[in-house]
Amino acid sequence: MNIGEIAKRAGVSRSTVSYALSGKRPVSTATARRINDVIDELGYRPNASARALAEGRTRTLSLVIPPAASRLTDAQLGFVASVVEAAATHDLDVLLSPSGGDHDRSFERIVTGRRVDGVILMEILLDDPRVARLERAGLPFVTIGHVEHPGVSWWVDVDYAALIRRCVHHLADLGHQDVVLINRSDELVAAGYGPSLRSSAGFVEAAGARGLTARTVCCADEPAAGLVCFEDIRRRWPEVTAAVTINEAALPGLQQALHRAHLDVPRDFSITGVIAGRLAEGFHPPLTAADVPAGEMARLAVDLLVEQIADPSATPRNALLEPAISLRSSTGARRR
Amino acid sequence: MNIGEIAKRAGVSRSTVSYALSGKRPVSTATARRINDVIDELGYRPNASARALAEGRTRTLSLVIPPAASRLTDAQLGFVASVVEAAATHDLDVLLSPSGGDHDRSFERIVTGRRVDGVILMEILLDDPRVARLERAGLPFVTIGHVEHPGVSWWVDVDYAALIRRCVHHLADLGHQDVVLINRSDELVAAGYGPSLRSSAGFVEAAGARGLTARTVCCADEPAAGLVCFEDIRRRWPEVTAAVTINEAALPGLQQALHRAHLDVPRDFSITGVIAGRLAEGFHPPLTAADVPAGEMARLAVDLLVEQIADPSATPRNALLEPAISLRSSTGARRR
DNA sequence: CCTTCGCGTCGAACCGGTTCGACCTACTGA
DNA sequence: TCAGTAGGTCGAACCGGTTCGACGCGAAGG
Repeated sequence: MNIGEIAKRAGVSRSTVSYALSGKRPVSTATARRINDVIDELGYRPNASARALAEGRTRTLSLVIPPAASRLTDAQLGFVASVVEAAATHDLDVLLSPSGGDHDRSFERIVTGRRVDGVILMEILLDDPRVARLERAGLPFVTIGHVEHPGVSWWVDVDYAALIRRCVHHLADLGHQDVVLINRSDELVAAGYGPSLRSSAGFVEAAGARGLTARTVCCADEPAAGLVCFEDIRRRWPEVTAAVTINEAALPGLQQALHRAHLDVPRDFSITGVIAGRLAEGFHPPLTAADVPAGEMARLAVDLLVEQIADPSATPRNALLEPAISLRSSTGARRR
Repeated sequence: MNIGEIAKRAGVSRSTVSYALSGKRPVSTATARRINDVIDELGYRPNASARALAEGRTRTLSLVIPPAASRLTDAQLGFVASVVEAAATHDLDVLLSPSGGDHDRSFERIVTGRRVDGVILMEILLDDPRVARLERAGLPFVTIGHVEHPGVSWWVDVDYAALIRRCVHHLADLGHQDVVLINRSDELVAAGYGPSLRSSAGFVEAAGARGLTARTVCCADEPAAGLVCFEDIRRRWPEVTAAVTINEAALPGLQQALHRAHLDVPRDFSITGVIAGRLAEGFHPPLTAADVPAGEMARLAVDLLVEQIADPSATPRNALLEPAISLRSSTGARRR
């Protein structure tokens, strides 16, 4: 069931079968039909490894997921699924690779072993060693989140600063004076995780512009931490009446803390932020928030990568998404 | 930077380099050192496609995720990450493939194109066409969930029937008389989704044994459906005081419905079931439930697959997991 | 001293595709 | 009539590894 077998049965040479399949040279209709009949009969399909070797490309791309993969957030999960789907429309397969920790062997195997045509890097850090590695290897890649100044690399990102600014303005319009930003984990922030830093910047900036008192806390990416974190906020700054969050994983704990403190949302306390739509709708009450457009980001990332693979010398392109804030029911006027 | 280049610089033949790398034939220590020096200097790594072609195996396995991948449940998500991690310990890469709907092209590409050495199938149906396809192709595979009688295929599963039985007994011990099972979606049940069917069977059986009145409902896999579903239950069977659920996605809606009905858990209503640990802990209050051991299942599945790849004619093995029920705080004595 | 054996190495074949150059056969236009 | 061109096909080389058979060589054994 290799191409030679097909050739023999169709009474032609191997190259003719190849051309019939790829259409790169004309083949007479009679021959083409004979070949196709044999192929259908035997259920033949070219061996992917052999084709990859000969063509010099694997028709595969790698999606590098964050180190702590065992607790991907909901938005990240949605993103993974969407990437697979988007890749499928280009007839590309997706290799899922862990990275960080002791998984660097996998990453190295992918990169040096020419296992894929391109890479999508999730959860990029401001100064990421993997980026340097890929550049050195000359392997096309697109990052989710951006590292440097626009225009020098390929990336897709959500404009966290702008979105958080909008959240703050929204809260200010409702009369809130004391607001808090619930950021991602300390470690992530310390490591230079872009969305965290940019959220923080946007938060402070907008609060300043509207004359609000702005507090910021970091919170580990897990439910239990959300609980502790919120109780901490209440204790330290009881005057705070609204929170902006980009920490999806902590939401359940936040919910629990609100309940425990007998706070009604949005009557006693308002919540908003940047949250996967599915999660925002699952909250009680549904969150007014900017939905992370995982599907669109995935599609864009794959498209950019495909473009870059086709022409590695092309000028880098990128996309900064600014999804609308969905008004649901977790924000309300400040009570005095 | 191919093996010939290394051979030239080390002053040996290509085969010697290959043997030095694989250790399949002895190489003098002096030669080995020269070769290794060159390799380190150039950062050489064998081309994965070429190796796959020559060896006849790709060192890659495929994880086939469910059709509606965009809304994988939490347990499934954890499973994906764990499979990648487990595969990494065997130096295997993981190809993520969608299946079902219009993604059958991807699946077919994987199978016929000899793109992988083995396949892990998630969310298996009682009579699954993909299973037949893989058997016909002679490609090793392990299913998550089982199809046939033990002993004729390779699989890993959670013993839903036993776990649900335990849940029912637990509720019966607490004095509950009228209980309901919140199952997965109609479509899934209709399609013959094993866990749903076995849960249902175990539920009815245990309820019968303890003389409880048992109701069963299906609920779409999304928060909104959970809300509707629970209100429906309250309307139709107001006497029900406890629920057993295997529907993770509907949990947020369930939570919302409980809140809206001013029901306190566990004082007014008890909840238990089979739920990913992370989700159970995120619920308010934390759910007493059997935690789906995604990590362990993933590790077992990969191990079984590796075993089967090594010896395709081995007697099929399988594993039926029965994780303990974690006592948290969502179940309590029935109030009268 | 001659055979035997194992070590270390090489060359060649092979895995299953793609692609290039060459060739033959009309058909076209000058 | 003949050069030029396009369609259709073939054989051979190539992609970058692995693996098999053979061979030279020094040590061990009879």
